Amino acid sequence: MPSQPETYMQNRSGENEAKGAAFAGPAALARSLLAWYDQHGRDLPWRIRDRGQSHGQHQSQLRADPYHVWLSEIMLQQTGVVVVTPYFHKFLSRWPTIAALAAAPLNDVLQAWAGLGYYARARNLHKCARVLDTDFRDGFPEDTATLKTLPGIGDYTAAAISAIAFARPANVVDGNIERVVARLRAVAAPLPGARRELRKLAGEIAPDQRPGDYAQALMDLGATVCTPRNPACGVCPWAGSCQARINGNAAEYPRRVAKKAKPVRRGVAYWIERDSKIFLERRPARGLLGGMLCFPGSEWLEAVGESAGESAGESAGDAGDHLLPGEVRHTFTHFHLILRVSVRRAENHETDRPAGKWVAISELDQAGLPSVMQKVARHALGAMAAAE
DNA sequence: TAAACGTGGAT
DNA sequence: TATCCAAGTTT
Repeated sequence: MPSQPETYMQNRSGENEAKGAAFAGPAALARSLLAWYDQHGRDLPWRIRDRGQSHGQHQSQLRADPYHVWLSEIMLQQTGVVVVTPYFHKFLSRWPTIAALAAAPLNDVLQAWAGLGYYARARNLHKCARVLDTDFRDGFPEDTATLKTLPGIGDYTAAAISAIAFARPANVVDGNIERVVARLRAVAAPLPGARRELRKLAGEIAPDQRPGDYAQALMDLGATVCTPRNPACGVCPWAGSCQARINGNAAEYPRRVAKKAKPVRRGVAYWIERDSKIFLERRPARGLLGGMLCFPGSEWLEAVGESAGESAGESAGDAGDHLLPGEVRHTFTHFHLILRVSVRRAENHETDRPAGKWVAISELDQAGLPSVMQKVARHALGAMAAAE
């Protein structure tokens, strides 16, 4: 049986001291979180959990496959578990090993990634697979310093891989952990400026034992209990030590600086059809939707004044073009986009460019179009069907 | 340091 | 409908 948890009197706040609240120290916090994880942690496809014991604490953690950990961590960057799961299975099924992924053409990887967003992740994933396959034949790198030299792997991902796949102690800090720690310590400074402080506070608690389990436990806690809105403090293993909870305002953390409003950009997408095929074009290798297959179109220009559509070419199309009714709305990270769709005659467009490709309408769904272009396709087909 | 970089689900 | 937000990294 575990001994009495260590405690110390919180003395930063006179109010808490007056109430006599007992706060768990770092070791006790880690221990209670791991116990919670053994009972309530989620079963996820890229995760290995030790369910062999129902009583007591596990002394060591199982190690998940480094390829699976790496792939899942890249996919999970700024992306939810529900969205990632089918992509994770699809990738592993198609490319069961790092060598297989490294051998794949980049365009195949981008096609499989379509819909997941942040396409630089897919480009870096592929680049990283080739580096791993050529420069790390002896094994997946285990230390954070080496991991951070790899494409697409930054502070968080390096720490997560090192801890989860290799059981190495690391200070894993993601958005969930920032939120949990901000509440636990009632950090008043707003994000993103408070990152450094939150990272330091998180590091004071992270244990050397079962570092990967601990990191995943804290992320699970943030995702299922210490949620952004309406946190379930009543079932939180850290509630007794949580400063914000005791202050009664856990949901107010973490504070954030106000975000800038998104501007609106407008543009036209060209629907170029011939023999039941559509002309698509691959975007430049870097930047927005870099390397992705898209409908050709005008530039996307920020709306200025009331007739902004004209500046986007809505009234400057070639002879024979005709604008379909309605519009496609899509929001990117830093701007809103409003797209009109123009049906353009193939002979009015340069359709033999190297980056161009004709795709059967019936295969548009599997062509690997990013979501915004899937919206364009759906809108175009719907508008033309309605005009019949 | 700040801006760029996707998308879908929740409220 | 509008806004927030998610297992961040790169430049």
